[in-house]
Amino acid sequence: MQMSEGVEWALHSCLNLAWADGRAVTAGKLAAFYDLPAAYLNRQLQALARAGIVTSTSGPRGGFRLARDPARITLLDVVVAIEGEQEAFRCRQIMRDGPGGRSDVDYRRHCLVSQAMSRADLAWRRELAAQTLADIGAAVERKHPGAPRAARNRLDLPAD
Amino acid sequence: MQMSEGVEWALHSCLNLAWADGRAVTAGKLAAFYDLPAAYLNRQLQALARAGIVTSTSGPRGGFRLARDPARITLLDVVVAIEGEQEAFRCRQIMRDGPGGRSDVDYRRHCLVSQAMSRADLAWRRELAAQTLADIGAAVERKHPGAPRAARNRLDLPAD
DNA sequence: GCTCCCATACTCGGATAATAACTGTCCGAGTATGGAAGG
DNA sequence: CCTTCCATACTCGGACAGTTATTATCCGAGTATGGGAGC
Repeated sequence: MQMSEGVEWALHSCLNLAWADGRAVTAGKLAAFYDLPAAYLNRQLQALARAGIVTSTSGPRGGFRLARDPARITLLDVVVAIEGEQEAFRCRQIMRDGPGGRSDVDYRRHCLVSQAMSRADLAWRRELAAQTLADIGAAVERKHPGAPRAARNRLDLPAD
Repeated sequence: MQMSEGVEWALHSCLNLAWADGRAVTAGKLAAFYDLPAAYLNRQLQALARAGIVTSTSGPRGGFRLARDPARITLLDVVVAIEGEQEAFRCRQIMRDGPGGRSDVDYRRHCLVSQAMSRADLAWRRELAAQTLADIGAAVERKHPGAPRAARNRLDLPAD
């Protein structure tokens, strides 16, 4: 049970986009930032676009930019965009084939094992939803005040 | 990011073992309970044995039994036994290749993105560790008082 | 009748294929650019 | 000099292989059983 490493790429790329201040950045530039395979990062950014987290523009001067304020993008939004909505635990409703199992009962909701696992999943999601990109960005700036400028610099954007 | 469906099998099988009251149950019987592939369930039970959650005995009258009281086996124990210790988020430390990245820094601990993801993971684990097999079993019995007897019956164990 | 022994059937355990998911790559559709031609 | 048009280069987007993890299966090592032979 490991999530795609695209999640790490997406989170860091979103932070960099936040520091780009609304200017479009190409997948190639974002990939060069951490020396990642550009075509594959592009794939992850497409997922973010489908989820409405970033907007994409084709052609010269095109690229990706955040679709809304970083304060309104949670870590959960990004994780779900890459990994999908479904929760980690898979309830295949094996109780249907057990003693007294009924095919007209949805054991994803009634099985107590499934309920317990869902509670844990919910705690996880709650924690992810409580943190926004703006929160992380601000924390990074507190620790490394030069980070935003360094990022803009590496993205070939005017320093300010 | 989906966990193996072996987790569902392992959890339900552990509950059934709890109701078996210390008597050994074969992988075949446990598999027949929910009409699962026996050889593959056996594989998952081996993982539980390696983790010290169940003990195994070979030969006739052999099988698996819980290694300790169900009140001292948490859902986290079972999940970790099947899925492994590592947390879901993979920090490949891409910041090492970013601006100002240092190869002598462990970004799994210092990167703020990684820290945020770890916090969520911790909340998830805390929730799983708070529930024991005995808790789930008791909740099931409250809802379906006949469940333990039905289980023993299907496992070809003396009703009591 | 009792004890010992051995063949047997049964169980787990790890090694081996089949399948699906993830990772990585490529090329085409569409677009803003920038220069050249014409007025 | 200004406007219009077009060729160009650049970007995302989805379609296509390579690799790893998951799922499923099989057969061998070891063990308690149960019957039979011997005392």
